[in-house]
Amino acid sequence: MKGREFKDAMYDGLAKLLKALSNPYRLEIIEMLSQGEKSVEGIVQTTTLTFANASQHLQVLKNNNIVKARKEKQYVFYSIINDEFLSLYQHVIKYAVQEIAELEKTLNRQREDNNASNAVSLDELETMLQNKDVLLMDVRPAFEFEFGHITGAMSVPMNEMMSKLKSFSKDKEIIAYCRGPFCVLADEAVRILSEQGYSIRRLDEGYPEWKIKNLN
Amino acid sequence: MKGREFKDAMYDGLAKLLKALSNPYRLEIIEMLSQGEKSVEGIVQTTTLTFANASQHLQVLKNNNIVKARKEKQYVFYSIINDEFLSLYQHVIKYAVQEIAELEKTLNRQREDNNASNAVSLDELETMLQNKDVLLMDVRPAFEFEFGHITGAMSVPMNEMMSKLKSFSKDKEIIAYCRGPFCVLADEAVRILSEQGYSIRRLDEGYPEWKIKNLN
DNA sequence: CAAGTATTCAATAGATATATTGAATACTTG
DNA sequence: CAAGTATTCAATATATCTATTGAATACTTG
Repeated sequence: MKGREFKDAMYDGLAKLLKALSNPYRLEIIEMLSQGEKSVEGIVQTTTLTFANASQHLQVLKNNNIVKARKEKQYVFYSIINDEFLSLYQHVIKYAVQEIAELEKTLNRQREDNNASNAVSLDELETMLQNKDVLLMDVRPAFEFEFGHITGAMSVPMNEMMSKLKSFSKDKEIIAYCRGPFCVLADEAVRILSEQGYSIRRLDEGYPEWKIKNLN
Repeated sequence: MKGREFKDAMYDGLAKLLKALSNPYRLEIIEMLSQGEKSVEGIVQTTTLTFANASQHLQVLKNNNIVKARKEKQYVFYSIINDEFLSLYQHVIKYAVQEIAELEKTLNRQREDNNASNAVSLDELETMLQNKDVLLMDVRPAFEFEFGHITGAMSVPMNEMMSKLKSFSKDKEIIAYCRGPFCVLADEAVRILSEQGYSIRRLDEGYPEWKIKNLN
């Protein structure tokens, strides 16, 4: 293989991977699958996609070594192919949020609207958990919590929030987290609970970031 | 802004960034600019692109916060926007080469064809430079060397290789490097010099990887 | 094996990306 | 200011991507 052919082959392959990532719905699917495996139906429920369309996007991701599929009964369960990809994806998110002014602004406005500007980083959370008596609250749906969650967290899905609300002490500081920096569940939790007089902040990141950080 | 709107805005923005990266020629441009700033003409010379086409690709990169432009006299000099992006780009390359079977295979075959399979990593290079008397050879064009190079390297551009060849000792181990893992100059250097009986290996990475690694 | 369900396939129309061409702009230098 | 040069713009044809639709497949369960 000549030098030019080799370079073309490498850059074509690389561009193919990045093309598979360059669609907003596929990115949303990746966020969902970062929480644990999900069937096509599971994806359809949490996005605005139709069944056939979700299936096609999932196949693009599968054909480009981003997700893998496992069949069980009638269901096909998709999941992120490996932790290396998850780590790369998080690097992309982090770069975009920190270096692209437009996205940084949108994120900040969203947090301000929900009184969630004073987000806690994963590093801060770690020292807080060691030194203080904080309530770490996982506000994702229960089955995502079951697939995996931050050590020491309590599962309080958003739909159960109001009924469980009374059982929380207003003296204890609460940290809410969900799927990642783009997940709005934690923002909503902050808005609702701070309106009720609780001391609550959100985690800047989410469960997948914690998982990658604690792999060693 | 509603939760759905916020997510759409974030994922659209993210997809836009990734779309800008999802083209093989733009990736090659990024590799070239990783060596230091270059005019449009500089890009045209080292790729197969026409002037107008290169200019358009550069503008896509500029509009997506990947490169920045500086005007001097009639020339417009483009460069990578910041080290954070360079670091992200290198993460993508590393993932692709290690986790995508097709790319890994293509890279390995290229190295085998040039007797360059026994590449040295940046970590290995560091200990080698401390313990042995090795000749570190930068085989990129001279002006790229001048923009920046690995500490202790000697500039031996490929077009001067044959004339300078006589001055190298066959007893000393040689490590050749160029622009990065995809750069073929180092492979060619290995093939040529090993045929001449020299003890030579290539660096797995290139100058930009060394630069990011040594930022602190 | 019939009915039901989850998923995928195939075809298509509309949207977006890309390379090419020739012209326009902006700047420098004499 | 005229001529030359580097770069960008504008228009366009082709290729690729995407969502939608309706049907096909594969599997389970009664």
